[in-house]
Amino acid sequence: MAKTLGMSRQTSEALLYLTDEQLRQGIEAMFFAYRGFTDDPDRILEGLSYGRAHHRAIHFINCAPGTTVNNLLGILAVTKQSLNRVLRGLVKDGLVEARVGDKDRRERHLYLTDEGALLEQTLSDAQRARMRAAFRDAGPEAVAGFRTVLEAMMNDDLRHQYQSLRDYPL
Amino acid sequence: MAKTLGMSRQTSEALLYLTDEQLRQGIEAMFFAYRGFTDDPDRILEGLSYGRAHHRAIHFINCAPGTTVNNLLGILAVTKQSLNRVLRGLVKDGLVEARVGDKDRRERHLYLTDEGALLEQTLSDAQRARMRAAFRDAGPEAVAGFRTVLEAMMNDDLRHQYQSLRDYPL
DNA sequence: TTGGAAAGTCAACAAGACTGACATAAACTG
DNA sequence: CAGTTTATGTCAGTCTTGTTGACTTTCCAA
Repeated sequence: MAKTLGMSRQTSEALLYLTDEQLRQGIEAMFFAYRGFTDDPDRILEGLSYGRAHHRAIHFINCAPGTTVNNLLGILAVTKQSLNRVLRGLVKDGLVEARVGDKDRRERHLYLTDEGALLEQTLSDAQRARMRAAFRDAGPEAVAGFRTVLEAMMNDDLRHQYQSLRDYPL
Repeated sequence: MAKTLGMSRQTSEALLYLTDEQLRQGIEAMFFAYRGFTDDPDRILEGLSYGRAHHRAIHFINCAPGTTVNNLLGILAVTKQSLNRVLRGLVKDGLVEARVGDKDRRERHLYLTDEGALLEQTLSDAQRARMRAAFRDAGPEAVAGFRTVLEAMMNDDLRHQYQSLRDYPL
């Protein structure tokens, strides 16, 4: 292969993990693993007339209580109309409470009700159980690498939002 | 916290990466990274009246040329009606060819046409570019860990399919 | 105070999943 | 050879979740 001409043996060895074949395996691993990742919550949601979109909303409301619809929109990267349908159902069923903002009365601040928090627990218990098993099997070094690669794969704006999740004012 | 009573200092330190907070961060990393993962191909597909479903079909046909419809069904884990709609479009547009099987003439063996292979290249180039950048930034050890954790997260049957992809008889 | 921007809601539509029923052809089996 | 199973394709209908467009309410600034 002509393209290896001029590369030192060390260089080509060091870059072995960047071959197209390696990348393809990474892509497929991502595809199959994401299915495993969503499987358990999906199964729980199945009988409840809710879907993955509801799970996502509940997850991030739980994680940043009092968040506004607009903020959630940024995190989930869907249109406000799409999110609104989901929220409407959750509010109607008493899983989410939408309080009108004190300072800005256009805003709705979102909170899980007790019932909502219960469902969140159920869903995230299932998802965490699989993640915990995977983490335990893989060991701490692998987990660190997993996180490093995933963060490098995010869009810059997404990474920013991901990192700021923990800073949300409560 | 009472639950740490009786645990040696070493044990609790060794398991620090399994805390609920760590798991939650893993879950969110997975969510945001998967968005980055699908973003580039999605954008390319946008103007072409194809969607992510077409991308997946094209990817796996490229990767296992001559695969049957049934085999693809197992990999993608969708119904035949769903896959059929996608394949019909791809065949009609001349991106995929469905040849009647030699041994078993009930089977259709799927191949990309030149045009199909071209689109596949375009899509996977975009997806690989991001993966390559992430792998390069993260380094080989992190990549190994990434793969280890993802494989541990798959369902058993999925992992089996994932690992057998490379063994598909051509 | 009025006009624009921002937050949220309602309605209609599209993609892509699903189920169920059925058709056809080929392979297999007794 | 008759009957069954398998592989595939198709039609019709539903569900979830995304989209755009049009609208209200509220806030803010010229």
